[in-house]
Amino acid sequence: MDDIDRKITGLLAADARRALADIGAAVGLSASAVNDRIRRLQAQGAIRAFTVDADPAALGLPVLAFVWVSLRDGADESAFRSFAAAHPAVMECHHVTGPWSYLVKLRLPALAAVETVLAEIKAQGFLGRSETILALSSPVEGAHVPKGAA
Amino acid sequence: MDDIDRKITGLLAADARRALADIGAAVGLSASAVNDRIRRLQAQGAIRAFTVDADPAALGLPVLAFVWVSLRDGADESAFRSFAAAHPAVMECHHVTGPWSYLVKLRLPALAAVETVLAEIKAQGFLGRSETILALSSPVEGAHVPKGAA
DNA sequence: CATGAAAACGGTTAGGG
DNA sequence: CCCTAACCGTTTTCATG
Repeated sequence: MDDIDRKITGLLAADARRALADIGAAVGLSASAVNDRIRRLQAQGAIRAFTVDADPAALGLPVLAFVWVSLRDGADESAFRSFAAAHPAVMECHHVTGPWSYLVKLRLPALAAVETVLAEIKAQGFLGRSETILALSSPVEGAHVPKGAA
Repeated sequence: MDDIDRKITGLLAADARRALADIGAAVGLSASAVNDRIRRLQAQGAIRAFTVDADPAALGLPVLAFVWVSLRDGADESAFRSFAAAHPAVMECHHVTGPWSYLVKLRLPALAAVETVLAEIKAQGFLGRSETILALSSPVEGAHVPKGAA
């Protein structure tokens, strides 16, 4: 992962459909050299996937919620992580410092769905305490990659 | 945005390089019909961009921090939003409910950089109070799209 | 709005340094 | 590890239903 690799990754992040020849011109390499590097970056895991950034609202997911979670005493943490990974609404889940155990980021079709998700977590026996924060607007929204499609 | 559009978007999210004919076979359309729909989705803004999901650690950004921010009394909110949008470390910035004004997600090369960013926010005269939470690990990391490259 | 065939483009591979 | 050049699969366009 040298400087050119970083530049290529940055260019792909901005537009993954740019022609290899174009990218090559931008970094001073031929199209095939760029192709080789992209392959290597994928093999190394530096580039995880080619995806699309979609508008969550257009996809029917206008609600963004952050949920702080403390697991119940004796809860199976690895089961919780699997649950989070498999849940279609869970965009991110981080083990964090501070008074809470996890920070979970949810994308949902409606406010009512927050309650449903909390109920699901509770039903699995994970939930100790939680606190939900809603995003009112997002000056910097970050990329949204729809989850769950094969 | 019908059901087929959603399916196409999902398939692209999983692998944006799949051939249009392939996607067509999966949704029951011809390659050119799929192409038309993708164009339309982009024009509508439902698909914002074709990108790559990269490994932040491989790119030298192993530190993930969430910062709660309350702006200083009389701070220029729109200037803060511009600042956040332009800052390379700010992956997300949300206006939120609850005791804090904003939740900011940062990707950084080292722990020390957290202090630097906070100092920058302070230097701009935005910062009232803040609280920083670090992610120790991420059971569900979410896509990382490198920022800042043209 | 979808189709199918033809045309143009770009990713891929081969051969060589 | 990179280059050029030829190859061939894919995207894209277009006429049509």
